[in-house]
Amino acid sequence: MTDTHELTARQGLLLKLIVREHVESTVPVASRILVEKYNLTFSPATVRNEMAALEELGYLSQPHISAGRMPTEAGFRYFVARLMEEQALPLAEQRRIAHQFHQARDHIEAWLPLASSVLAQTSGGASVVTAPRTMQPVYKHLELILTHGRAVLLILVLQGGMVEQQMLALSEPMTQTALRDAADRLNQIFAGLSVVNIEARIGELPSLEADIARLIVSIMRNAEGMPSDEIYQHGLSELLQEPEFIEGDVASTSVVRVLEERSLLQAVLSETLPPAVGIGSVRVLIGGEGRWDELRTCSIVLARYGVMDIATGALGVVGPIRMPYGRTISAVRFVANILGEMVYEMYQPGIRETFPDFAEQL
Amino acid sequence: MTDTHELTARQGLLLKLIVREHVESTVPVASRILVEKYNLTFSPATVRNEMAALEELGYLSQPHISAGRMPTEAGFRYFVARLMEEQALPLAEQRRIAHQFHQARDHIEAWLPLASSVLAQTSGGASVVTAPRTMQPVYKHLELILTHGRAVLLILVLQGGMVEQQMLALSEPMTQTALRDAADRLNQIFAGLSVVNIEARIGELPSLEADIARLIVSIMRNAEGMPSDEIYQHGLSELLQEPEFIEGDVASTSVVRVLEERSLLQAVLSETLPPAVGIGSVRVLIGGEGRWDELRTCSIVLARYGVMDIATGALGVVGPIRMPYGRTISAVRFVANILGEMVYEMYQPGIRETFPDFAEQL
DNA sequence: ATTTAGCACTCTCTTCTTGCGAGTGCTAAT
DNA sequence: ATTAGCACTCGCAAGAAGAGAGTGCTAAAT
Repeated sequence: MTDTHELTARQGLLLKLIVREHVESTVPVASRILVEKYNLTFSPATVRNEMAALEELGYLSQPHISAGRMPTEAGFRYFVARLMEEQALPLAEQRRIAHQFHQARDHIEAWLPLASSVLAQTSGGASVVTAPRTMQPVYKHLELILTHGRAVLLILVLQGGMVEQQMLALSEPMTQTALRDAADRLNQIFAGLSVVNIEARIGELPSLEADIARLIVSIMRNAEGMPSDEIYQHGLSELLQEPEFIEGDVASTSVVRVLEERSLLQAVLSETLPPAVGIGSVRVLIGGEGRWDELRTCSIVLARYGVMDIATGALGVVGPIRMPYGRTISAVRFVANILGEMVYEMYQPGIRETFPDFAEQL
Repeated sequence: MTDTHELTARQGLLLKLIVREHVESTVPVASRILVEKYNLTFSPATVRNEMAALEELGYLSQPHISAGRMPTEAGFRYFVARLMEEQALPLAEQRRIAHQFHQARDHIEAWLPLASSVLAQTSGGASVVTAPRTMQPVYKHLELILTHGRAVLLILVLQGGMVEQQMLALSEPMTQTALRDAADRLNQIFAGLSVVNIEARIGELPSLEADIARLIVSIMRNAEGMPSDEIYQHGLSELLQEPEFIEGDVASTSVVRVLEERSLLQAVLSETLPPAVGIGSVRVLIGGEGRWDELRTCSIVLARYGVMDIATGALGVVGPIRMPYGRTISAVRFVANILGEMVYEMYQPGIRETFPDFAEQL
């Protein structure tokens, strides 16, 4: 990438102002406007000279020779890395959001949609929220439901309340009662165990139970790896109103596709925000960073939320490259924190359940 | 609405051809083109006369005086009601789709996304699929997981494999062991019961169990009413490529909003396709029908799938008003049937479980 | 050595004009 | 009832012209 040349103080100031102005106006910004609007102590001609320098460095560009300048992607990156100051959400808004989440406390199923809609509203872009996934799934309860002939519905409840479902086919017919007994036996043995421990004890089991146990292991393995395919979104219609997307052109289409194509989204998420990344740290992806062609026309602000090493999800905002990064980053961080707290309270028990004695002491 | 005036055979033929031609070309169709392309036995002048008559009746319109004619919404409605013939999917495609579903048999979680993507692909529009909901939920199994202090995660498994989750707060702290005992007692009593039966027996229970039972009743009540808020979509980006939506105008925005705003979508679904509607019957909504302003620029083809009175969901395609209705309706019906079969196999047990003896006989 | 005023120059955007071609409506003949 | 013929309408594309915005450069000022 562009070596981050050090800018002079004045160049930094100008880049900052140009970004601010461009974000607000959506059009290239002229030297005169800048001087007038911000009461600069130097003249438009000076500004133009500096602009030429900044263009030379690759931070600005002009759409055509007689137009003002606008930041390049490199310019935005420099801005985000060095010049930007975060703009905390107004206190009133913070309170409003906290209140909404508080009200949804008992409705788990409402958490993620709420986070998504809050993010979209406060950021003005399109939001994405993935369900939290645990890193070390722990067996909690198994339910086997006979559905049809030899078809069985397997429901596996993991610690922390995650639920996985799968159909399976028996090699020979069984009654519901026999199935329930098998499930009960497995529950007896496996409750509270992690994948490795379950795997270790498969040998002890009779063939039917062993088969089911193997399936359970594969489900749990799967749960620990993949990012959740449970993804919530909001605000796409607002995003498409942004001037860079109104041209029903390739630009808007590719953004829609990014949000629609789960696999693409998951690739972006898991690559730029691997589960290992610290909770609360916010990543900014500007214009696809040369990695993602479909993102060339937009930027993404991402964060991981949840409880490190226990259960985390990703959440973020997709907007135009010309985006109020300060505000958006704050919003993403804020929502990530508040959602993280709720998940934390819910997963807390990881300890208490494994050591019930400890819980009794409370 | 327009009284469905009876058209002469020739007027019907012309309207049909005009629809077909317009759907294909996206532009107003001229009298001469029609005659040449379909080797009509009468002249363009005659066609023009008939066109004038059809326009008088409200079935055709011209964007401006010297342009060809295109169907009005009323024209499309007449076409769908009287003139259209359904175009079954090519056998090869049917087989391909059936194969895909067959492969996904054991992965319930993949059914709806698959249905959605298949629909979008075969129809070229944007698809919507809602998860099936049962009309008469039956209690199957309860799981109570202590999470934090007095916070408890309640997981309720209903017959057929539906899973509902909710958080609740205890009035005083309990151990996980005590919670499990309570859940076991409730499971003992309630397994296999419907809402009314559960309600009838709340009186017999000690206070803690009674509280939980009341919560369960409200959850089950809720499950039987609402359409599912689990909604899958696909193909929006393709839809936005259609010529009527490329103008980033109000048109495209309103479509995106329809698909994004769950409440709106659910309103449309539950009003035009109430759970009582027969399985397999396909409904066509053209241009919002004056009821839905956001749908003014598009049409929707909807069907209900599943097992009548047991568990049903809705599924459909959103496309431009200028849509190949014959093909789309076939596609929707086909996918509804195939998905319905899968749900049927899964819910079949309703009988077998309630009368285990019956299952033993198999 | 910077900074700045002044000015010529470039390029887009809007508006207007013009001409073309597609398609119709009408009339009169079949 | 149908149709050929023709005048007429109207959108659309291409071209022309003018305005306006903004720069780059040069030469003067600090």
